[in-house]
Amino acid sequence: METRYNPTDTEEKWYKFWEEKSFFNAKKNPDKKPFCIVIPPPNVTGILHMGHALNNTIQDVLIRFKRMQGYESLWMPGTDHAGIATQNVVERQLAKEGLKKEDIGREKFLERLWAWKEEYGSTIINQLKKLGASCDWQRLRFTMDEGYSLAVKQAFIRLFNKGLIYKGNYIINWCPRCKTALADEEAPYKEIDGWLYYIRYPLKKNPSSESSVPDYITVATTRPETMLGDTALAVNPKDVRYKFLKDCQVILPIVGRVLKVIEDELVEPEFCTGVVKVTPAHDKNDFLIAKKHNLDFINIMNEDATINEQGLEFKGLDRFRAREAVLKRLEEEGLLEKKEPYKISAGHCYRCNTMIEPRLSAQWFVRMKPLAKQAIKVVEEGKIEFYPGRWKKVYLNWMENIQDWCISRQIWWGHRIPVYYCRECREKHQNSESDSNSGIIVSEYQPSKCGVCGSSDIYQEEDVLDTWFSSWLWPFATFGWPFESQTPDSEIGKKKEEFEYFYPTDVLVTASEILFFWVARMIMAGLEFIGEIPFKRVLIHGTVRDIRGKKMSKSLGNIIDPLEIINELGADSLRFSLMLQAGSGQDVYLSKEKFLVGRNFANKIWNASRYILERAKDKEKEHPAELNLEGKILTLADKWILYEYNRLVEECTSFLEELRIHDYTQAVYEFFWHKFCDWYLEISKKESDEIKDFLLVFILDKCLRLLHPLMPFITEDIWQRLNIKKETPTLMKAGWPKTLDLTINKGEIKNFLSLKELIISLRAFKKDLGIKEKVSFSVKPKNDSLSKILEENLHWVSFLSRVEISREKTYPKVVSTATIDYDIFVDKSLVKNLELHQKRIEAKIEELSVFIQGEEAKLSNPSFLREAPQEVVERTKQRLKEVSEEVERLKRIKWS
RNA sequence: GGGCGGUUAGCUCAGUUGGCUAGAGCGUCACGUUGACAUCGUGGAGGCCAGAGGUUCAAAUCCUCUACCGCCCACCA
Repeated sequence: METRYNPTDTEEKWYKFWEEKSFFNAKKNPDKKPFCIVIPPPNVTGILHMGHALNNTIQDVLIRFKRMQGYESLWMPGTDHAGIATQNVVERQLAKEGLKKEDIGREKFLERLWAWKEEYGSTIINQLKKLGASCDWQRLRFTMDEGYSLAVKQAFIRLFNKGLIYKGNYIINWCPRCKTALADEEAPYKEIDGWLYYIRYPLKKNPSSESSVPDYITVATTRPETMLGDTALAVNPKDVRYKFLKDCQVILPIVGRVLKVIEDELVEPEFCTGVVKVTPAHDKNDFLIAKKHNLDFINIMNEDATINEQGLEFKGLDRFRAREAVLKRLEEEGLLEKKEPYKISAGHCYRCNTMIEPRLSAQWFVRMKPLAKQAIKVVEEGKIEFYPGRWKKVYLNWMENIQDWCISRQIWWGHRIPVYYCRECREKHQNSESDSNSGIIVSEYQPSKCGVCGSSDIYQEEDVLDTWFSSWLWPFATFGWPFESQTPDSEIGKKKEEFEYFYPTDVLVTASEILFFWVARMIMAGLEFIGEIPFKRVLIHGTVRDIRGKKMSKSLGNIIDPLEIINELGADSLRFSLMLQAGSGQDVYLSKEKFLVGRNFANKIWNASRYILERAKDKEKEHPAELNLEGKILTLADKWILYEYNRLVEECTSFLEELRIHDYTQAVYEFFWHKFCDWYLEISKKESDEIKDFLLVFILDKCLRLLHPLMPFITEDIWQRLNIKKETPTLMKAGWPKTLDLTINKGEIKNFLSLKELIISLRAFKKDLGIKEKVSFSVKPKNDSLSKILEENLHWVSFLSRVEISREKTYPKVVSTATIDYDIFVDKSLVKNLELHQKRIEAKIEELSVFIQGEEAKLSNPSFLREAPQEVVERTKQRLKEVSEEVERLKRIKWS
């Protein structure tokens, strides 16, 4: 074995081994309990970034832990078609050829997309393999593969048939140059300089009204041209200033239309004049108000943002030209009161930077309230738990205010909405309600004839579904849902059995950003389509940030590439460093240096193992896997490490059960390095009894098991070298350690700890005194029993403290120091510097005196004695006694 | 504007039902090659637990307020 651990070859070798032997694969197994995680499917366009590394390491840790614990552990992998992102990639490709998607048409464009997916779609999957992800790759799914598409259609059809899907009008982001709808993410907000115009709307007094009203009311707007489509004015219901509006008619300037006056809480009385013009077809907020108050929607623009016939004399003008013309006309009529400079934030097309025009258009929606009802209930009742628990509140708060979900998208890459229209029926019902279902056929396949009129003039809906409409089915569609249409003994029938075995899944691991987009919707989908929650627990981890707290993103140029870390330091180092740094739900602040801790630890494991393996080399005998201590004599150190080991196993297991991965990581790190290596391994160099060889191998074996979920590669590599009886060909499937049945009394552990304390004191003392040579110190135990303990363990105590220890000789003029159970003496002539030690002792006395004062005050307080539990009072007294004794002892220290 | 968090050592964070002298890693300083490891070992320094009130025998921990920082959602006529 080399003196340094080299991950590169090791990692590749073992991953290949695992994959070839199908160790990642899981199937229905009646002898085992299932454990299942579905991966948050990464985008096919994605390349592995640090967020993926964090997210997937957590999942792999849990999956590997449960697998070792004997569960049938399934990690379901897959990728997401990521509608807009993927379409953009291919559109950009086309643009290089000077083409637009419209030039080649929908069919050819989709061919290009599939070709792209075939070539690049598995990039991220290969990167996940480098990370060590133990997914069942045979089950790899894609949100647009054949079976999955069927699931999406079925989901749509079922919701439609239940009346939970409807078509209605909605305001979308529209780029008048590209003539396409844009998602919010594609229309980033930019602040631009603009004006706030104050326009006077004339008032006409109702004949019946007695009170006097002004001639006009002033309204502020940044987009005066939209006034052509105004259908109302709105004021706050609490705003007493405008109560008179009830008694008059508001006349829309230029157009002459009479406007409704409505009251709505959304209107901010303090802002501008406190009166808002409502243009339902050209502003998102106005649209919402209009729906609430049943206002008319007047669309005044064409696709290219020129004014249409609703705009009277302005017809044909571009929106900005129209703005000037409208302002000019208002000014002429004396209706433009003033204008003020104003910063406007408005969406801009991510491609051509054209200002977005909010546009009214027909979209498909899911009614969410009925779905949310049960999804709220299961979380309230604790059937689904969030980790950390505070996310429960966030979830419930959102769910209780849920809005209908717009599921249609005007792009080509995605699941085309399974809706067909009969042209004849549509034409017949053209004038009926816009969201009526006449002429709409919802079907998995294109029908040949209209069921109502028999016409065969049928065409499919152009829009595709929002990507999340496929993702929300992920926990069951990946298993082959829907199963109903299949016979039970078919391939699909087996899939159903598997599904019933693994569903509901156990843990969902995700970042908080997609709690609403994805997690909440999966809960609703699970309950709606399966009648059962999709997962029992939701583990929400933090965001990956750079060292200064900025979100890691390509555009900021502050990313740390996980693949680079893997290449330089190994996947184990990456995984371990992330888990050590990511406190539960805490954001992770990373710099490249922070990954060194993992590399160093891997090297530590490597070298400790090297020592143990070399030590055991000449012993031919294979070690048994389990510990049999019958007839064996254990030293104090043996008992201590076994006792600590037991605690470790207990901690690791319960931390992992509670999804406290960071705590588990820390516990195993602390034990391995600072207990096993720093103490037991060192002691073992001086305690060469036969059982020691076995115990070293035994504990190493168990530590490798405990570490395996974190660092699968190095642990497998070393484990394969161990000369022990192995129950499986791979550490991946070796048993998770259980606590040992030990009878170790607390007194012995205490004796060990006091020797440990003695060693630390000797080291510090020696250093304080400026002694570098190996000299003789005299140690005087406080009682005979301690004397015996020291005698028995003298060789390693002396070795570890780097001093000779004599017990017979006490120097006449001596120095002594701070351990409770032992006094230490040294020949004064050896001392080079006493001052440092003196100072330290004095500081210690001072510190303890303050503490003593506090404890004495407590004990002289009658209410403390009366109210505090007896146990606490006793402990306080005991502590006071011990500390007082220590102070006395420190004070007795003589320097000459 | 609504909701949710955070503030503990120079930095990043533990501190789970209030009760042993508030811990760890990194960094820093000093010493050091002792039978695996300098990607190491050993020892040290470093904290009015953001501030102010309150509850309690007892508060880093519970409550209220203040200040600062952050996240999510909505909105900016």
